[in-house]
Amino acid sequence: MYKILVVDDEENIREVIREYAEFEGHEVDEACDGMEAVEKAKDKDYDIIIMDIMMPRLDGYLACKEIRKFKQTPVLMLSARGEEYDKLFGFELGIDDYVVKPFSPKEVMARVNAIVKRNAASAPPAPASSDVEKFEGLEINFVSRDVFIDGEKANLTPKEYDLLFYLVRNKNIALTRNKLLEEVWGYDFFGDDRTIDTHIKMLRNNLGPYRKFIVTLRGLGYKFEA
Amino acid sequence: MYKILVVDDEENIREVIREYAEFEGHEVDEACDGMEAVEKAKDKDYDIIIMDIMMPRLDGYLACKEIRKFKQTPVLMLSARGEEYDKLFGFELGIDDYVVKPFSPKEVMARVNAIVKRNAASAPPAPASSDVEKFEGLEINFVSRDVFIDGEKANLTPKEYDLLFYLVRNKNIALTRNKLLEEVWGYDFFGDDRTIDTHIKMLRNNLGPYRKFIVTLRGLGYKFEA
DNA sequence: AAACACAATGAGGAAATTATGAACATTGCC
DNA sequence: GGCAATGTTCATAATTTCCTCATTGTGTTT
Repeated sequence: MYKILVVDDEENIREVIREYAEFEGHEVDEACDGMEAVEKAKDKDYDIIIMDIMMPRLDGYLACKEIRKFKQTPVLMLSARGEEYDKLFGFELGIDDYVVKPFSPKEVMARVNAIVKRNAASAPPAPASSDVEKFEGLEINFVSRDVFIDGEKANLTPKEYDLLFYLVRNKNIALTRNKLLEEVWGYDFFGDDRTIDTHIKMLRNNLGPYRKFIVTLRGLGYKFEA
Repeated sequence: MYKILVVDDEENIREVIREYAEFEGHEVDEACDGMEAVEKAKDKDYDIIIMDIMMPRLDGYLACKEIRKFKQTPVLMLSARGEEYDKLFGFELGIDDYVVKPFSPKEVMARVNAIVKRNAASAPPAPASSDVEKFEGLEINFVSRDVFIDGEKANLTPKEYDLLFYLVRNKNIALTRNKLLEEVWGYDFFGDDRTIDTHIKMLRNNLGPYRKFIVTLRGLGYKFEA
């Protein structure tokens, strides 16, 4: 049984998560915004905090930062897909994972379990995902949103960057086109599958010799293999 | 065989789905609206509920929400194109999937199969199916979709992967050709039996020394024996 | 050992999938 | 509004994979 704090301004979201979590035997507290979340986190030791980003008064980023000042409680972020996708990782917020809306409660709880278990295992919490990744001469800076090919700055369009970002974040994992569409384009994109191919093509062109990292999985999708 | 509840106010829709489902050997109950659906769902444990959104008395959203209060039965939603599309996603009611009308019964049943199977797999709390399996020098990674033969990466075609994955997931179980066709090729495949042999052949070739794990069961089918 | 039933194999055409280029649409900016 | 950059769709080419079928091989039964 975990003690969980759910923070979101929309009641139905809290409701859905609460139901699922309680169904699994956990104890759930709720908060409507960042302020309230900080208060509650101060009072009580939660095993995990599930928090929306966009909230009135104090948003998820800042609330997380605030909480970090006195506790290392793991945080799972809920985010509407969009601009700030990668900001989630860039900084020292110590976010453990994130789920893009619309999520299924099932998925959220699966991640909660994973995080809490992982966290319990390694006493010294060390989330802090790196700000840059390097694969041979391919360097990706998640903070500045830059990509360097053998030291030369590559000129990626936003979509190309998003796609690369997602592929790299999930390197060595087979990703279906659907998954990519859902995660990179968003659940509200009802366009053509081939769109991905086109962006993959352009991305590959831009990666020069390191196009080799993006492998086609026939009948499935793509994978960043490093 | 699944127990399926079909909920729609149009009789021909129910009819079409029923026919297809029964053809596949499933058991089908019907309901005309949300109210009735909730009743029936309360009385009986269905493997899945296929439900229209727009219905008199109680619509699909609310019916789903209602049912969720006492059961976790997976729900597949039928929606007319353009019909409050985003509501499906905006917040999560625990809908497992959706199909846009006009749909083909084939598609519906394909999804039904996917959902029920997925659901059955995750229902037992800890089947703990690992991400990789290793048999001597044969290593299979289900996440990256890689197969290694003594450290060398094997180059399997999609069907070969699928076949191997299914065999391994059901290792030490005798699998008839029919079962294999149904599970790996899909219920809508009406091709030749020998097709399997051919793919087994190629798979064996690709597995090198570990072809030994795939044993022929004369008069029956095949088995992955480890 | 012969006859039989079934499995293994090889090859070619069919089918499915991906890559690519170019047209078209959208967005953001001046 | 017009322009430039980006994103999307679409048609076509290129490639890979799949399936069928005929033939050969192997184990079983009588």
